[in-house]
Formats: sequence, structure tokens, C-alpha cells
Amino acid sequence: MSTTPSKDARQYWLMKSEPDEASIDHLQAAGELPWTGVRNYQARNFMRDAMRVGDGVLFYHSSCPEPGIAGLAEVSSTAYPDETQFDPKSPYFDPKSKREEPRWLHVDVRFVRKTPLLSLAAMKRDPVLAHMRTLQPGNRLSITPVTPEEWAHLHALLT
DNA sequence: GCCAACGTTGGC
DNA sequence: GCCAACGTTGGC
Repeated sequence: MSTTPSKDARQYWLMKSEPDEASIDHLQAAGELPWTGVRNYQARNFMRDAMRVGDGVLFYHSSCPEPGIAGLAEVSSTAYPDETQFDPKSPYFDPKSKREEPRWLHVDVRFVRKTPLLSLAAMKRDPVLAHMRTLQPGNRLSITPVTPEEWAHLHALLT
């Protein structure tokens, strides 16, 4: 019996979105959204190198009156080029990116369900979440991995 | 609106 | 490869 995790094991992520731009309600209405606009290499690499279809997603509202987890979603595609990087009218336009060699990728995310808001303040108060990547001081990544233990704990809270 | 922390850019 | 300047994130 191997103790190393299967490479097929479901993984978990926390993904931040500004609700003005894409809230859990938008995702619910659309059913599925392309997670465009990521312009950070670490976050891109998570999507490109680590994410798999079916991975669990904590949908987090950031830069808003009540930041926190607002729902559950799941990864519904592998990574593919982000069209907004080629669109001069888009705020996410990247003049240095070439079609032959796209810099920015994204996955699609599918709605699972809304949850009661679990506020950032409540997350910070929870000792089980003390080491959560997104809660570490100075973290600014919009996509961070979540451990199976953190996921199980949060899943139980988010009923 | 403030500001701390971090990431990116580009000159050297 | 260093590092200063600048831009962005995101809570408060």
C-alpha cells in the first residue's frame, strides 16, 4: 500500500473574485464561467500545472464590504489561453503576449452551490485554519491551494 | 482613501 | 543579476 497520494486525488483551491466583477450569484446564473484575468504567474501556474477537472473550489469574495467564502464550485476545464490578453479594449490586455505564445491561461469554473458567507474574520478566528495559505500574512495570491484537512473542515462549516 | 506587502519592470 | 521605482492587491 502506497502512502503517497494518488495523482488522481481531488485537490482543493481557494479562488478570489471581486463580487463587482464576478460574484457567486453571477456564477450561479451562468452555471459556468471562464476564470479570465489572472495576471500573476504563480496563480497561472497553479491553473496550468496543478488543477484538474473536478477539483474543489472555495469561491471567495474579495475587495468588498464583507470579504469571505460565499460558495462552492469546481474546476470544469483544463487551462487554455485567456482571450482577454489579446483584446486591446480589455482591462486585462497584455500587449506583450503573442498569440503564438500566450502568456496567460485560465480554467473554467462550474457552480456547485452558494453557502452562508464565512467571513474572513471568522476564518482568522478558526484555529484549524491558522495555516491556511490564503490567511498567511502578506499573501496576495488570488488562487491558493487548500489542504484536504482544511477543505473537510470548511465543508462541514459551510452547510 | 490609506497603506503595507508583494510582484514586475527595466536600467545598469 | 541587482535593485529602485512603480504598480497592484486587498483589508481596513
